[in-house]
Amino acid sequence: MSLRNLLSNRVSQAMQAAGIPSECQPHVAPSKNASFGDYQANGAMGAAKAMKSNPRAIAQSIVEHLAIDDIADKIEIAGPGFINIYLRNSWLAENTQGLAVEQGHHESNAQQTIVVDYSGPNLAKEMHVGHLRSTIIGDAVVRTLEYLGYSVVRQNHVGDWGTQFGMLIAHLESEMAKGENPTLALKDLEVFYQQAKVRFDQEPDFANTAREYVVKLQGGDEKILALWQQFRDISLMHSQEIYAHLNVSLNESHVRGESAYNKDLAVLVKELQAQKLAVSDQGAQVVFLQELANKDGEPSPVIVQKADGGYLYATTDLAALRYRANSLKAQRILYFIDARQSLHMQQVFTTARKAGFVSESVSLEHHAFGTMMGSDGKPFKTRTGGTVKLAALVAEACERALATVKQKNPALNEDELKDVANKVGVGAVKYADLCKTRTNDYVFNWETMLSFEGNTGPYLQYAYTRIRSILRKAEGSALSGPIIIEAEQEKDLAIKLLQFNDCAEQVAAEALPHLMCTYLYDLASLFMTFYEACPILKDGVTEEAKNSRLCLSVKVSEVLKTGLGLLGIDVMEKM
RNA sequence: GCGCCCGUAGCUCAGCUGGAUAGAGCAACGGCCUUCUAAGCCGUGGGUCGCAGGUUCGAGUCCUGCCGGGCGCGCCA
Repeated sequence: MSLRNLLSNRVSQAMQAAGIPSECQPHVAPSKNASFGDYQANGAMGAAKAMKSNPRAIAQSIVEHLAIDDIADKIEIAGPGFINIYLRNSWLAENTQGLAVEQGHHESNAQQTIVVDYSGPNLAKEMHVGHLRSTIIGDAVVRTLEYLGYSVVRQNHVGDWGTQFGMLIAHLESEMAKGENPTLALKDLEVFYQQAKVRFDQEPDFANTAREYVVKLQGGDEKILALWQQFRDISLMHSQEIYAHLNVSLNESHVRGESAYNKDLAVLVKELQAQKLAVSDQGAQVVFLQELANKDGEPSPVIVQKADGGYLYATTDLAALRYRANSLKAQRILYFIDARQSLHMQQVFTTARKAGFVSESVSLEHHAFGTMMGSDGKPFKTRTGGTVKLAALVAEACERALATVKQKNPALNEDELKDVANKVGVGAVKYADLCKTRTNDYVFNWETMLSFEGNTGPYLQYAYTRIRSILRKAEGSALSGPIIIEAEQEKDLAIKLLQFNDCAEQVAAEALPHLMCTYLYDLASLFMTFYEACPILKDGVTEEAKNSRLCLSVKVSEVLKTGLGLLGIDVMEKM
């Protein structure tokens, strides 16, 4: 039970007992200002409006029916009808001590299957910054959902099908004919793609072979399929290397690419036609959606089959959606895809619902995100205007981190240094992305993310190592408390700790990892304040205070580690 | 033209589903290291929340209209 839910329930019960209609919400939230208590319930005003009554009288009535003495030691009514709740230190101490965040909870959530579609790189090319946000944000949400106990199915909808593969495997074949090792030939996918493209544009024979191979590939020709498989395997290996380096939880078993739906497409279009949803228009098969019509009443067209018989990504996405709902039995399907595809996603969702591919009870959610911008306010590119490869980005982050860490802490040996630099570099890149509101564009800046100051990944990692350092020094002391809360800083810290589950639940419900970032930064800041104000191992601290503060520190370290873990960011003992 | 997203301190961003006096970080300025890691802490200055109306006890948040920016809108993915 989360703190907010607990208080909400108590206030709801009081509202019910006070005869307030059940549709009125308690509106319990942490108070912004310390003079308004720790939590406030603002439901009295809304209830007063609904009941056409006096809000202060309603608040008074709620307070009279409120059974909360165990949790709170003071309740007051203020302003037009705010109910301010002051939490009891002894209750906070006891519950903080019992806080267990390292194992998941909510067994009942396991019954709900949630499919998450994220990353989805195009296997024809190397992964670039355009794939970063989907990969990182999706992974953070996936980890949070799993932490809360949901049955999560990852789906990496890779681009492993389409006309460009004819060109690529034709080029691969000729390279292999020259005795080239395929793994070596595909060492740099970007270069390989360029070479194939040049030949396609300049050599008519090659272009013909490429087109022929597309047809053969789709026709299931064994020799061509084998070549395609080889290309696909090597390209997937490249992606997997990036995932490993970025500490992303995706592996080969999560890959279900466009090719997996190839055989479903013709059937799917036939079904849409049979339902009279897809109709012939200028030679193409089109679904017209009145639901998404413009002001003039013109329906929104979705092409599911081209005039030449080929299929499009809407068709594949529909097939994937049906697979996820029917075969994977998803109750929620989350898509982490660029905001520019909002219309497309809406079209796919609407079509799928109309065609009965998914029932109304399944929640279809497109969690869009903005573009990564350079400091010039334009999409992030290299100095020469090229696409920034993900591998290069991660490498540079770790290099920059290495230089800084080396300078900050010369005491680390080579192995420690390398490990710390990797975790700091990767953490910095991920945190910088995750801490911004998902829906907005965001400005990429090396200095900001690696400045090691303020709301950054390294600051949080540092906060963790600092606590770990204290705990090492306290070896032999009791780390189990009991926790005693006296100082204001201890109380603030305890309340924050007890809000961790609220935060995780909100991240899971709204797919907004930046809420976790804000939470962890607040927690780390509160710890630093506590650390300055409340000595732990210094002379003159009583044994009781020392044990209590050590226990509090242990809890903070556990929450930081778990919370950063949900973001896909590692911590370390020293830095 | 239509649709979606955005506009908050000099810069980068929060603002918890309408709540009390709009908050952080960076940058600027002033304090705190023989000190549990100063990658830190404490403090100061900095705002017509794009503009104008509306809804109500109460609006950065909801509605309408403008201004400004980004993106999308039938055979690419």
